[in-house]
Amino acid sequence: MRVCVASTEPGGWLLAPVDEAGLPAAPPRPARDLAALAAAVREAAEQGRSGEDTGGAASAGAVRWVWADTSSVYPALLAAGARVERCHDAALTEALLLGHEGRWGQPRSLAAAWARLTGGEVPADAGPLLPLGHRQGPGDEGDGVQDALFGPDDVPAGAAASGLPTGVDPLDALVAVHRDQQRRVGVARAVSPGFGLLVAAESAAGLAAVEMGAAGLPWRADLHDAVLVEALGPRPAHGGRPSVLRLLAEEIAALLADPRLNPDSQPEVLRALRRSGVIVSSTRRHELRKVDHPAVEPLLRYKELARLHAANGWAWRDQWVRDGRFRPEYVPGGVVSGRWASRGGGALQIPRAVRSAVVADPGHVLVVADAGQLEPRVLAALSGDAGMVAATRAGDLYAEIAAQALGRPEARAEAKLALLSAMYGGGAGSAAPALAALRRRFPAALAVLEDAARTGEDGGVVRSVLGRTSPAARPGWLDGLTDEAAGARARARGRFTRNFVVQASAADWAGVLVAGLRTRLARLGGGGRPELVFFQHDEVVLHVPRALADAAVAAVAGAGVEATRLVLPGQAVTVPLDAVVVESYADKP
DNA sequence: ACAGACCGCGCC
DNA sequence: AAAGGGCGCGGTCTGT
Repeated sequence: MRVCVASTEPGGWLLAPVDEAGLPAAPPRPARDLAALAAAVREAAEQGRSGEDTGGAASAGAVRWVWADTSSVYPALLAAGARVERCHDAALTEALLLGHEGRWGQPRSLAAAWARLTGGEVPADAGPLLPLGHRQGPGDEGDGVQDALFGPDDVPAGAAASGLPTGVDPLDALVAVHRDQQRRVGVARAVSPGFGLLVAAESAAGLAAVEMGAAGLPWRADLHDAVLVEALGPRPAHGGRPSVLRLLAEEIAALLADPRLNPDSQPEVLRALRRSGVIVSSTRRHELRKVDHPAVEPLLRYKELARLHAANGWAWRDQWVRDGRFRPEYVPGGVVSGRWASRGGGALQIPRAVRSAVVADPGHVLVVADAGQLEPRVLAALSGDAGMVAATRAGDLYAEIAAQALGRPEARAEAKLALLSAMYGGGAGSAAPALAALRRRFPAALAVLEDAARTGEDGGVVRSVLGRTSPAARPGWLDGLTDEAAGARARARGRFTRNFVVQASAADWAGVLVAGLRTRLARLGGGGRPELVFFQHDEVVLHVPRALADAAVAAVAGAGVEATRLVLPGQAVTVPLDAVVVESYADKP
């Protein structure tokens, strides 16, 4: 059963049961306030569970809550103690549908969908919230006003700012848009049979993202400090350069004969290097490594440590870690390929160097699992390339491919580079011979990529396995360009679509994994339930009461098998998803 | 003074 | 012949 949930003007809510097609199934009933809505959600969850116990189909009794936008409704609901099992997020669904219909980029909010449905003026999507990093001024002087105005407490909690024209009943709009979306999902499924699964998984991702943001990633300030002090020296009192960076900067300046040199300034460093007879076109690490000059080694060390300091140093922690938890904001569907994005704190780029600070609370463990070599395995499934599908049974796919295509198991690195080049659109130069060998041994797999690239170069769209669709080229996208520029633009687009089919299908798999995982974790019972605390493209981290560690590992494994079965065609592909139980994120092998 | 581009690097 | 996917973020530089 589905229940549409919309806020009403004085501040309450209306709950309207509808059937799978979105047609009204019972009269709407009111929920006076958030607490009443939370109570309704909890009650429905209990009924759903007892329905399972009495032998009905699993989750047949569970409610799917239909609402405008999970990210605005769910945080308050979760804070009120109501964990939602399933939902239909009209905004996320609208984005998927628009993409599939070739209308990428149109506003995706409920209000926009309503306007399109009724012929009204389509409002632009609300701009993104201020990036979290700009809402709080941690160490900055005198930011109390800033906090009062823009602090998270003051972000409207769903009821406000629907964007609908005045006089339009939000419930009417939601019911109508949902019904229309169900119809359009049906249309999309004729082309992409997995589209219904995609919509369900995307909505589940919206729930998971809010739950992860609320839970936070355990972060031990003392252990983080130990890493920073070891690398940088003691924390500088007034936010200047730590001692290790200061000394390195002086050493570099002396070696390049420029006492005023700022190693953070790329142009200055480039000029100083050239004056010293070092010919480089950039200061990228890869280029500097090729150069023989005494300043290179300290410069590379400076760059590495300066980045640690700037990106994940003390200032970062002051801003992002509260009460032992790192709480970024996750944005499902924030990347065109369906990967999640994040806002604030660089959540999806936590460097290995500081992962030792991620440690389970007392009495808890972390369960960490990542899908090994997901993208090439997905490619095998997409293409049905018999040889590559068979090769996925190997634990190390790259070594297996080196053996099969190159005849040299030891040429793993070469095979990996060639396969990544094929998926990314590179492959000139050193990878070319291995790429040709891959094409001979795995022709169907390479053909999928090359077809996708050609489609992109011609301005067409491509789809993931479940039907997530790449943006269409703008009409006239090559107009006014020289032949050379047009060719470059077209090839760039080809590289994008070439990669899209793999990256987006991998994101399909990962989305279904997360959806299945959170359902399984919810069944692991009571107050000390395992929590999903981190998700990064093909990797999950759970924070788990020690007694439930084995059960959590089993849940991960089960969710992985299910994702492979549901998402990857042919069901013959193996995706290893090895979960390990650790105290610290850094302990993952 | 401020916004936006660019660079370079972290993650997948 | 050469051609390298997706992000977020901090620091510097440039244009206004």
